Amino acid sequence: MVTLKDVALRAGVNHSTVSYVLNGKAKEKRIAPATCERILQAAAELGYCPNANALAVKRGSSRIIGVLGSLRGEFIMDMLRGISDEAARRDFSLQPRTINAPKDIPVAVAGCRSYRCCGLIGMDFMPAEHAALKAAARTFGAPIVMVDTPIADPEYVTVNSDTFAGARDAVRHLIAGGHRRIGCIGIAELASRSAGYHAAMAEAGLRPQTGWVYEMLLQPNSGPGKFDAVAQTMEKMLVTERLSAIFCASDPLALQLFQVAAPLGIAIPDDLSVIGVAGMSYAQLGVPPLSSVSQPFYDMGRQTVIALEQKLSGAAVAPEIVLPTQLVLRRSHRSIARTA
Amino acid sequence: MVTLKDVALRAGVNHSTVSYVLNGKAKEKRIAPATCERILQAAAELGYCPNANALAVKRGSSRIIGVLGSLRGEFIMDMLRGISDEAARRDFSLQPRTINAPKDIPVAVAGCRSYRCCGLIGMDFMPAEHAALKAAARTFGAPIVMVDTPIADPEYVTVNSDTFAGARDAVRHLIAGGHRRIGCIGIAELASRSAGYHAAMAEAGLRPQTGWVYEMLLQPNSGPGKFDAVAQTMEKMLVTERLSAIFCASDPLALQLFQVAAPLGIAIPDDLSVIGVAGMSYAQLGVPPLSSVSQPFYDMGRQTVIALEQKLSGAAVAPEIVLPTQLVLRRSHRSIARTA
DNA sequence: TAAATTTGCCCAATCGTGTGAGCAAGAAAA
DNA sequence: TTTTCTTGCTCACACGATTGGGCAAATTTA
Repeated sequence: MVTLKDVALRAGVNHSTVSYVLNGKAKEKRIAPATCERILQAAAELGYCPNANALAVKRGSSRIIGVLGSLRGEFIMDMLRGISDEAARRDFSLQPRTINAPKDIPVAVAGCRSYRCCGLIGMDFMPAEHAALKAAARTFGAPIVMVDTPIADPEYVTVNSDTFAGARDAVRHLIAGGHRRIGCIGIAELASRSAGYHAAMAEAGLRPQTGWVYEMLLQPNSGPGKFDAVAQTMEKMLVTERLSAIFCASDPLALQLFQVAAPLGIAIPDDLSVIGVAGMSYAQLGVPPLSSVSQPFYDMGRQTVIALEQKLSGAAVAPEIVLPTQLVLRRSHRSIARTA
Repeated sequence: MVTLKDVALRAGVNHSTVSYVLNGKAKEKRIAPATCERILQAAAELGYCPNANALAVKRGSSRIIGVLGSLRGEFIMDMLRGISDEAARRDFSLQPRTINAPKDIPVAVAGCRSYRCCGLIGMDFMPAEHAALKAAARTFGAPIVMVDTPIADPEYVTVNSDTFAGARDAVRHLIAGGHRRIGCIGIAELASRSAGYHAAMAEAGLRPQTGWVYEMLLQPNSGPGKFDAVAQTMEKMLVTERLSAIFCASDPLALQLFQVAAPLGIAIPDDLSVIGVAGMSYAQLGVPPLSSVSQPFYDMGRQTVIALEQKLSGAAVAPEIVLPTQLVLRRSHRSIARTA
């Protein structure tokens, strides 16, 4: 690899002179224009590329952002891309590390520490993981930004989408469409979505009855048992409760509902309106295409990096950044005649 | 950050002694056991963590792998996770960089170069991008491994899944189930999948007729126009050609076929058998759950890192690593009575 | 002509780490 | 008692970069 010294040798100057010129301090250090020219040319000819590692050593800190997360699912990929794009724009590099279990967190943080990462991003951290990250990062000192996490914490900035408003608007839309018997399949860990449902129902003077609302647990990893339990609950909602619409706290949940409804002869959207949450690309591949509360994952990723850089520069950063969701109306819901 | 010198100070020795002890050269350098003990304890108390950047400078090369790709889609995430997990196991760090357009490649490679990445991984590179990567990497010198790419090149190792065999087996399965009028919706850039279809048909003595096979183009970014063109072709296949089964070169394509079939009153799998390719998690969320040729994306990612490390260690590496696919039989296809 | 100032560049220390060479003290051999 | 060997550690340089201080030559001022 070609170094400063190589360039200096070819230009016939000291390597420090090269450094000054290449860092735009030629004026300040009064390097002769002719010398500058010579140095620039030598650098170009040799294809000089500064050693970022050496820089990090010299500066005492790098421009590497550690990114910790489960690295599972399409929406995480979208967030990661947002993070990556914005990081590239701001001359940061990324260092992703998979978190498969809470025990991975200290290891991952140690890795980031060894590279002297200037900051940490936690993607989709669940409650149990929050504490572990905080503990691991405490001795580290780099600022943390959490993206798409249900937990706010004064110790770090969080970037989220407004799923409460998104869910509320979705249910409002159903109510405006004449629906009254509206159910909710929520996810216990993502309480704001169910809260949005409840808010919309309450403001319309509707009282969700027992059996209309089910809160599933995300944590126990998706075994077939869980899948069946959810399916059974869905079936009960459809058959016993005869709901005309169901709000689902996630797109996969909504598509699972499609699967449950089909054999029961319940047509979507004619017999049942369904709205999900996520904005996954495959939601539009459902039969019918799924109406959904779309979350701006890509932008959330970008905002995460922006917030991190602000924090690094010492600027004041809002502790909680909330991006709006968008209700994407496709064809899994419809208006119904109002019944008395 | 605590350095070697800090540890040395606390243990009352020179920093070089600390370095020897911490690198397991205590025996070789004959450091007294008591001193070792003291150093180890000091390091632990101070929470010493070696500076990977300084190491990279010293060694002249890092243990960072540059990962270039579009960073789009669930299967990329799976690959990336495989890469990440295997990298962690082998003490590599990753440095992902988004490639949104061919022009991003030189920039991304330059970034990897500045960090003195020890190797490069290209995910899902299309033909046009191959040349650009090769050109950008030429002056760099780090080995390249390409994963999930349709192009073989003697200049680098490729890791793929055997989509040819996967496609062939899927179509064989349809044929064994009594199907004769089997169509294929292929992707021009992923020719091996269609080739598998043709192979299975040929060995069964079946001749795909005009109108049974359609090759769509991936490149022109998914505008509504393309979507419609594909949908129209699908409709023609169903209505005019009256195919009993269709092999789709990707899962999204298969799910789109579901959408086209529904309004035509064509039931899946009763009237039409469908098998896709990918093994996306959402394939199982279709109505009915989609049968599919599942690709081992996670393992492909892992193998990529393994191959890269072998190449780095100077070992001989097979230029083309091909992993088996798996035919996941769900409920979008069925056997039919053989008609004369 | 001598002193002061400016120009244009180099020297050397520094960051954190690794490592070959060397040095002082004690032990063993002569 | 002197020589050799071993033990146990330190010294000093290197990696690639940045940067404050300084130095010689050229130029301006007195």
